[in-house]
Amino acid sequence: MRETVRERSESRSPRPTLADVAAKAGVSRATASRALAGDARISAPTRAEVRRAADELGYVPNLAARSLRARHTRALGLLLPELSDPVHGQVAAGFELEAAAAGYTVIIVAARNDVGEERRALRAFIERSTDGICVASSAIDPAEARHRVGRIPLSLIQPDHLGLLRGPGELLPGTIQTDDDSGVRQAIGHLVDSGRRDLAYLGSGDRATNEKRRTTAEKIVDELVGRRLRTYQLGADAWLWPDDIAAVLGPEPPEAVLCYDDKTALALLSGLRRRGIVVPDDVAVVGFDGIPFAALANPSLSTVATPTAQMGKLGARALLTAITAGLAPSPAVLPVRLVVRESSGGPPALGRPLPHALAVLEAIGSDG
Amino acid sequence: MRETVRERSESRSPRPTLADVAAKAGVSRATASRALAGDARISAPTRAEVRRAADELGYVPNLAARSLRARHTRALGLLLPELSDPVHGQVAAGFELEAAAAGYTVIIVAARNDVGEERRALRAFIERSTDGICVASSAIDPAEARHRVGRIPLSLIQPDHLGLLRGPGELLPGTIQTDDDSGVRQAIGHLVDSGRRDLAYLGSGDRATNEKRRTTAEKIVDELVGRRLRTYQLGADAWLWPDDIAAVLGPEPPEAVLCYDDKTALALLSGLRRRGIVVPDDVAVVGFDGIPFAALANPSLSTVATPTAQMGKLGARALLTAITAGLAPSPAVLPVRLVVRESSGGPPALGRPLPHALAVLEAIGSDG
DNA sequence: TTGTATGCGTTATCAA
DNA sequence: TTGATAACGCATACAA
Repeated sequence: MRETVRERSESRSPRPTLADVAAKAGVSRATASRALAGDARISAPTRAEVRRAADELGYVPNLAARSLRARHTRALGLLLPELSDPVHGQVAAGFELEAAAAGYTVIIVAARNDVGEERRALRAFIERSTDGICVASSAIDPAEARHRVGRIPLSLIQPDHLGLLRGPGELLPGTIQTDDDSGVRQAIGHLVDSGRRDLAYLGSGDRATNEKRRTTAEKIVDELVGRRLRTYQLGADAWLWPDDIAAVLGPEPPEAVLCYDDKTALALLSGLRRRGIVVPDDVAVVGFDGIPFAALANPSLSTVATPTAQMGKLGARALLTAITAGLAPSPAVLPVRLVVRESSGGPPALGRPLPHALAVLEAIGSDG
Repeated sequence: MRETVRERSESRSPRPTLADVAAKAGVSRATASRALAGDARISAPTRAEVRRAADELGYVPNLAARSLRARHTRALGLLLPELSDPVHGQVAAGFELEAAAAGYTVIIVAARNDVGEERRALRAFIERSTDGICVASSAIDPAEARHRVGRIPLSLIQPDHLGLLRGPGELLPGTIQTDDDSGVRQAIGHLVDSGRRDLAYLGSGDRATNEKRRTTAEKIVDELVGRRLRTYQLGADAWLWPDDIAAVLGPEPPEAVLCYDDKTALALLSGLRRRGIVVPDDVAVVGFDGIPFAALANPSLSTVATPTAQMGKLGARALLTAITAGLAPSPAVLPVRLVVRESSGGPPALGRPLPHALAVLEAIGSDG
């Protein structure tokens, strides 16, 4: 019992430590630590005594100290462009849900698509020794990200760097993407099937994803109707000012427009309405993402639905398995599916996913 | 130089420590630490040398170790109900922006409005020694939250506990709220001014905020038109199934309905349309929150706009000043303002805030 | 201007 | 079954 005596109990307040509960329970710190950890070698009575002491003191372990020793933090870093945005909000929600379920805490930084901020975020994660890092739709070069995080498990959700565009893009470990090619193909196919030939792509922002969807659309339109795709481009925030949007289509709008995302599409719907252009009769509109508000629009918006929350979950799960199994997170390409609604000539909007939609249809039928 | 020798350099990899850069620079750890901290007492040459060594090694400080000593973490905890939700997404964005600007990292946990999860979240923040904690729209009793966090600075954004409803509610320190009373009054006033008498409130979820807005509405309607407010109540997720919504209004809808939030209002718009009820002619609709999609709806949605991002910022700033100044964060009640749009008989939707709206109006005028 | 030594709160190793 | 002690990586009081 030559252990250094700490007169902790007298100076009240600054959060009780293990030493405090040990003192209160009349045992050593080692014993207290083991008792709280549920170590089987500690006798039931002592264990109970320590637990009681801890409770009475309101003891809460200091994770900084613990992780300093343990060399892990049970914390995950999540880097994304925006927190206020239906899509990334869903990604973040899925990620956090999965992480929390596994007992992990998540540190989030929104880097506003700025490479400098993204680098700082990565550094912050490293400083805080996160056990894993997920980079969602960032502007940074994936290779650079990978290099910076060193041996920390890394997953990338829909990495958005121009470098990714070239080459067949063998899937890098931990890369989680949506099958945008298929999405664009489904959308264009649907538009063409419904008899439209004069098609357009309305881009927004300067993300690589935007460019990729556009080029894919160009290719497919050429392939399907042998015509040139009309392309228009807006700033990233253009959707907030819908009145300015319809103007970019010029005096003679195309027959159909595929938009970079649902926000843009919703804004376009609004802008077109203002100009007296009716959707889908005059022009059909299709969005991308499948945010809930697409279903609520008037006309309801056709869209390529993306499993956003699922991507977040996978981003976390990839990290988790990499951490526990010690292996590199496996890549994934998630399927997307076109949801046809009124804006491209589909049936009246229904709030529910297909299975239920039928029931609702009946309800409506019996109503009118 | 009797300091314990660490053969660190030989075992490569596991992240270089201060000892490593000290060794490489040929100085003591203390000197290295001071040099990196920019301590003026260290000579310029040594400082440069240490910096160089740190760079070459790719040294990144271990914040767990630092904060163990420093007794602060430069981390803030943010507790909110949902990450996927335009309103809380905005709050989170504002909070993170403000925190990041001050060099703080934020740990977010989405507790899905579950008191148990909220308690766990609070504990997680304490374990991680966050320098401040912000509780946004949680179900936990603010008094309990305050008790649990002990002396850690706490701010509450729109606390959502039933206990808050009773009493005049002297503002607790760190409490940031919107002036919902005024918002409801503006909305009802507008509806009454436009000649409607048969009013309704459409609630959603079982949050205290919902109940508060409803009772306020009841009071004001009674006061203004001497009539009883019709009230309807939906589940929290009802807005995702818009077709079911309009039915709750029954065969004879009211002349106007004020909704708990914009999500509900948008869904109502959709549901009414399906039943052939036209807005605002048959029934006027007003939402609450002012999410961007309200402006995009057709008809565009009138709404009581709340400064969501601003609330997040204030939540963070309150913590920051409390941390640095050591005083209790000051409370605030933020003003809200009714934005009249088409859904309650206002002019055609305009994407921009008022100042610009005029210009847009002209553009439209010259157009038609 | 720089170095030595100590402690922050834990946990794990070694002894008893 | 329990205790003494060292070490995790850093910053600082005290020396020099």
